Amino acid sequence: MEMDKKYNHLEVEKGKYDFWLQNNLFASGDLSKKPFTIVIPPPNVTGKLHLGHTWDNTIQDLIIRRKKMQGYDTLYLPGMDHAGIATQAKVDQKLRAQGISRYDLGREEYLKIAWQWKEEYASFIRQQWRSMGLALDYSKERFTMDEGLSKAVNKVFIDYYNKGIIYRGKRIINWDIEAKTALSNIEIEHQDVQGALYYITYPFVDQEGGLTVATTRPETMFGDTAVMVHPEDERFLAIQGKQVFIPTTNTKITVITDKYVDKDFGTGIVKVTPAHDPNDFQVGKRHNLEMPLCMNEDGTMNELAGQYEGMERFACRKQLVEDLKSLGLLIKIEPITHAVGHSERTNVIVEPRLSEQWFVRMDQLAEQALTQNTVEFVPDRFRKIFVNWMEGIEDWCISRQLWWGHRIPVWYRGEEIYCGEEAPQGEGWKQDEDVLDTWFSSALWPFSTLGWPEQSEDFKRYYPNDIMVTGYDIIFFWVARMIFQGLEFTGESPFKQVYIHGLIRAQDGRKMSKSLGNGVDPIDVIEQYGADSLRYFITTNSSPGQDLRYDEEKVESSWNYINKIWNISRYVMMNTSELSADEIVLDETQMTFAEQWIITKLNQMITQANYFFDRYEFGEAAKVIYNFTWHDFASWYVEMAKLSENKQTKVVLVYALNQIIKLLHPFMPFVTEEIYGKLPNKEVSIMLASWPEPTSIDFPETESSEWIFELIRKIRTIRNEYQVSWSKPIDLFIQTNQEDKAFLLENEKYISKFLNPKTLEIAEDIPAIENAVTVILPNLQAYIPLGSLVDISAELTRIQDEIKRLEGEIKRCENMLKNPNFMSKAPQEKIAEERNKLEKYQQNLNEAKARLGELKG
RNA sequence: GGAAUCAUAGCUCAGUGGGAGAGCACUUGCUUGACGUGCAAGGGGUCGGGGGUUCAAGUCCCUCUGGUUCCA
Repeated sequence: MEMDKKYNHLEVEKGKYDFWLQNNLFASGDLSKKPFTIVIPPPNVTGKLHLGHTWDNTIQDLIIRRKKMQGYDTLYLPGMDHAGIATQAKVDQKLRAQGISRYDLGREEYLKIAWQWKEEYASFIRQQWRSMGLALDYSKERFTMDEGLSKAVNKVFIDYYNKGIIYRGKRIINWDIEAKTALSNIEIEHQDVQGALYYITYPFVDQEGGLTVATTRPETMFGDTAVMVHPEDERFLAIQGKQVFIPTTNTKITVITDKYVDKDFGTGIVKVTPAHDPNDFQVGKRHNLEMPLCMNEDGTMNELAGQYEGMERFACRKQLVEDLKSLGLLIKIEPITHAVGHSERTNVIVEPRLSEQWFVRMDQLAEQALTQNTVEFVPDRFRKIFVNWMEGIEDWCISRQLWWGHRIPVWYRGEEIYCGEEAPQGEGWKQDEDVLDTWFSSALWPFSTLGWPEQSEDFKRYYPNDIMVTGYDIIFFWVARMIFQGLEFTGESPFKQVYIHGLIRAQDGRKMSKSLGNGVDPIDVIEQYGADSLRYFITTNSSPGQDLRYDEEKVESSWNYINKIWNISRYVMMNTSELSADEIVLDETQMTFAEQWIITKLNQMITQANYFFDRYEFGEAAKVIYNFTWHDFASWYVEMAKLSENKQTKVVLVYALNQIIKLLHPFMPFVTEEIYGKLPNKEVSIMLASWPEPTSIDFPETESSEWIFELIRKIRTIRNEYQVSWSKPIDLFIQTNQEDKAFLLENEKYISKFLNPKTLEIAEDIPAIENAVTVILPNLQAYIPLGSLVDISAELTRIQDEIKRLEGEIKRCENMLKNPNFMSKAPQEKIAEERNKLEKYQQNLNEAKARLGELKG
């Protein structure tokens, strides 16, 4: 079959995905095999996939494709997440551009538009999965708001409600003034901000002067219901119980005492704003204070702020500070840097706000997760991060003031409250307006996608999942929650292992982000270099758990590697086209040294690669395959094979190449499918081929003949040093013992091919040669007479340097072997290894010294 | 404040207790019948500093310095 001279990724990748789909190769369900399951971490249905997804998904696909070839019934289950806030923000934005708000449409109409949006992006995402070559079983595709998954969500909510694990309460939550919804603690990002500590005087009600408090948020003073000092703070004993005015208002509040106060912070007097601060809320509860809100949901001030009503909170702060200054109530402003919570979604500063929300009580669930979890973290260190977080976990705020999502299955009628999937009998029941946190449904993903709560065949067969693959950034958001939900509802951990990878960064090491505009679109990379190059780059350039910098040069070098494989294949096919699949049978009786050696190397490489694959060390696995392919196979074996007309040589060429592309298939599915199809193979697709294992045919003794490569390399070095161009033949005399002479004579053709000699003499005894450069190996000396080119003094130096090096090595070996501790404690193999080395060095040294004597004499 | 992680060639990074590795960059030579996106050969390292464990440490432990990240 003809192959282009150059690898063309566009040609190669075209049509392959359809070929796999048409042959139903992604389908799970072969009941005769052992199941192996990965569910895809569902991407947000808002927006395109980025390189982070490419990394995550490629690892999953790599594991799945290898497992399939190893004979498992693999299920790689696709799906997407409705992504409440993110999607709603996008849909709102689209509507705003048309001049409509969601309130104009009403909930029902709005949701229709949101579903349309979802369909549009879902098809875009599926297109990206195609481009990446993911072996997804589309017959099992799920969406978090599917009927079945919604049923799972309702069941979990209702069960928890009935057990008292879910409750409704008035608490301080993190309020996003832009999205106008509550957020959970982990949706808040703390950023260091340059702020200020304002020292403000609250005037006494019944005497001159006032108290000075320090605050970073002066505008919340309109929600103050007390001023507070430490009960034992001697400075303030006299003012306990006094009344002060909230500045600019006629509101009177009292000085209370509480041990919570830090005497050393600010002035030692603090304001108490129970509705706008979590600590003050606790104080408020202890002291039965009123808890008025002084802001609206959009972050503007309400009527409590008096003249500032309607102002945005920070505009209010600015004006208020100005006014306090002119009233003489502002003592000073002290600049400070402090961590301020920002919404992960909208990046606005979140407002702590008293609000009635739904929560999941975490104490029991966390305890269960800590004691019963069986998930193995890879790498293990991420288990500590999980445990750490679980140990300090707080109740989970799960209600969101959105429309897009799973509506809370709770109905109200007056004071009555009912939790259930359907409204209860009778008139006047109204469903809760809010929806659930998106992660509430994502947490069920490993089992809800398989039909749970039904005891479906899929659930019984594919649950627990075998491995979950995800980034360390969502261990808390997702992995931890899947674990405690899985344990609670299915009685077991949702997957056996979780493989945690890092984050992909821009070339300069910074995070890729929209605001920096340094994101890289995987589709662009795929067009330029092909999905195979991108996949290879992304899975082989970092170690487990470490971040990865995107580096176009490395994608390019991946492309070059594939081009190399392409050209090796091209050569093999040009020379083996007459072979049929049935003829690819290894026959050790027909193998010469070259075949024996490469088969042995291949076996070693397969063993090592499998070792690394099993440990998810894909970079290391790829490295051993790369080194074998490029160096052992292409540079040595293929070159040696060019001299052979034997059929077995051709068989070995095809056999080894086939093993290489099978090992590489999980990394680069497209090009390996293409090559597999051109080689004499029986299966329709490489996906149906069996995964490589070492052969029983093996020749470990060939390793002791590898000195022939060293000999060739050393003589090539001489050619280089003396600038004897390759096309110019050299004379070559090799003196060695009987055994090695026989081996060299047998393999003389390789010496000729690789060294281009004019005369070649191999003998046990070579008469002295004038003006020759010498190459020394144990039991062997090679002379290259270069006549006038030879610089005797340079040659002397070269040999003296070699002697120095050998003496150093010998000393190192001897020191080890002389050390009684080494001899008694080191393993026998290591001792034998050092003895062998010592012997080799000594032989080399003797020969080098002899040659030196000759040259001097 | 607590925790994790990183520090190895000019750059980006691998590295399994037993002689320091890759890609790119650099130097020299090469139309060798698969590949110049290639071939052949080469230069380049106190493995951040200091202690310890071990017969043996880039690798394990402690500590210091510097960077990144997460949690509070």
